[in-house]
Amino acid sequence: MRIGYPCINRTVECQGDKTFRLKNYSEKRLIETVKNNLECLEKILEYNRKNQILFFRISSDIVPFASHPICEFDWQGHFSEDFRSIGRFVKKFNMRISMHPDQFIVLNSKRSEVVENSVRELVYHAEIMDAMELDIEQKIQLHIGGMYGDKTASKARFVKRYVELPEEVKKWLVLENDDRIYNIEDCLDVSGRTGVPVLFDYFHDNMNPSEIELSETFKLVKKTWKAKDGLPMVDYSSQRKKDKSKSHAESIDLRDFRRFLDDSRPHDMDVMLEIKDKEKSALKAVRLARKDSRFLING
DNA sequence: GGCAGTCAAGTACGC
DNA sequence: GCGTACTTGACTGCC
Repeated sequence: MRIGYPCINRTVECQGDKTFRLKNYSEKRLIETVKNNLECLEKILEYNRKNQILFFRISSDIVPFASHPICEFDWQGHFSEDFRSIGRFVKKFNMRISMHPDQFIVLNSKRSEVVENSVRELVYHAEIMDAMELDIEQKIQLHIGGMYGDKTASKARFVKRYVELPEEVKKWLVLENDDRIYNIEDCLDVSGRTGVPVLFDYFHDNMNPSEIELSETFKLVKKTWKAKDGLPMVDYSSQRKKDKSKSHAESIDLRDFRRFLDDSRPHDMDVMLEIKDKEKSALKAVRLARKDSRFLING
């Protein structure tokens, strides 16, 4: 079991992913931004290694506009050594990487230009993984997409589009249950028809539950991951507070996390903490998970 | 210096 | 059909 957090670290003295708008696009700016992002990523991974945080989600903005027509720059060539070096670091310390393209990626959209953009964006994500020369235990997670008033047809459309994807993209993909439309049962269904591994989101499953019992869910999900895919990845976040007061200090609820550890036993998995204070919660979770026999120590 | 509006990309939903 | 909510933070521009 590895513990991880997504994209941002506020402890490390480095600010990646600065806002970069299309209006301000220039090759010079792109190079500066990517250089900065990669330096930050290195620092974050170093911080993580020191703190036994062996799982990390890389921001999709690491190369801004990479899938946009405006970008004609050969970033893969220009930064090849930097990406390779990060990949070596990840391998050396037995770390794991994921990526999560955002809401604009809708493979089952009814609009062809949305599908085309989505595929381009997925290709870009695969290129990042390739640039780091990592194996397919690293994963790119996506949702099934929209419902369009007909879940069955929309799921079928996803299956069709997924099957048509190039193998170089497909091999990285995993499917995640969402909080409103497609629950874990839907994902397992699509997985059965495509072979795509299923990433279980514990919090989404609370909001958008299936008929399947939790212990059974862990079992079924695990079966969708083949040896080459590595351990199942799971997204975890604590129940959001119901009160309306805008308390920003959202941190991990260790009692709830302990329950999660208990609920998921004996299955081994890598856990991504989707929690506002990122690395701070990850540190707390690591402290707790260390006592669990599943927890992986690096080196 | 502070604050509100805005940012590449989508879908759901109410009117 | 159109506008807004969803959701995040930080930049941008206006005062």
